[in-house]
Formats: sequence, C-alpha cells, structure tokens
Amino acid sequence: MKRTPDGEPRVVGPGFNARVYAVVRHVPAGRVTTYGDVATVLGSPRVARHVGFALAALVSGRVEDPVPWHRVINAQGRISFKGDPIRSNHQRALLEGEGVTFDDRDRVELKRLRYVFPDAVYDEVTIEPDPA
DNA sequence: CGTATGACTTTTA
DNA sequence: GTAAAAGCCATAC
Repeated sequence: MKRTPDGEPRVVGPGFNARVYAVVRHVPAGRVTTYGDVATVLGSPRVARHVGFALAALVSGRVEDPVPWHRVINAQGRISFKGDPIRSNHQRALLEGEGVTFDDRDRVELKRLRYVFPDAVYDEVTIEPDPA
C-alpha cells in the first residue's frame, strides 16, 4: 500500500469500500457517525468524500452484508444527499425508526448520538505497509 | 497530463 | 447561531 505525502497509508483502493462497510457495520442502531469519523478510522480524515462515494456504490450495486449506511451522516448532523431527496427521506425514516430524533431543521444531535468506534475497529481496518 | 466532479470538512462572513 | 466559499483526495474524462 502506498502512502500519502503526509506519511499516512493510502486508504483508498481495492478493498476500500469493504473497509468502509466494515466500519459502518459497527455502528449500533440508534447511533450515528460522520463521514469524517469513518475516514479517520480508515486512516485518513481527508477521504470523507470517498467514504460517501463507497456508500453510493453500495446503494447502486447491492451488497451481501447489510450495511447501515443510513447511520452515516455529515459533520453538520445533516443528511447530505444531493440530487436525490427520495433517498434522504428514506434515510431519515430509517433513523427515526431506530429512535434517532431530528430537530426542526432536520438535524441530529451529533454530540449525543455520535458513535465512538472502539480500538478493535481501528485494528480491523488498519492498513499495513507494503511487505516489499 | 490537466480539468471537472463528488453521500465531505473546515474556515470565514 | 446559520450561510456561503475554499480546501482536499481520488476518480473519470
């Protein structure tokens, strides 16, 4: 695995989306996480956009394991969906079904509902340097 | 190889 | 506090 100039492993690549799913699956019902947090767990906080991209691929092409993609929201506590309000509405409905509440501006109390990933999750998705 | 795009984040007004 | 603009990383063209 190559590395970024910052010295962090390049998390994006083959298996990237699989790791994203692995992390998201750790989020219990009734809790939420942000793209940035998932990206941080994966090793690079700057790939938040790619996390979203991986989830988009998840919706387009189905996946065997159930991934609670609806528990992933942006840092503002909002649902980011652009150009597809249907999906955002669906996501909100799913979250409400799990007990997540939205305020008047469709925002979630991140401070209260954000899920903190245990170290074990970090270990599972940690990328090891090239054996070379 | 340079430009444009994207389920984002952070900073500035 | 909210709203808008810039920034970042990787992929697609």
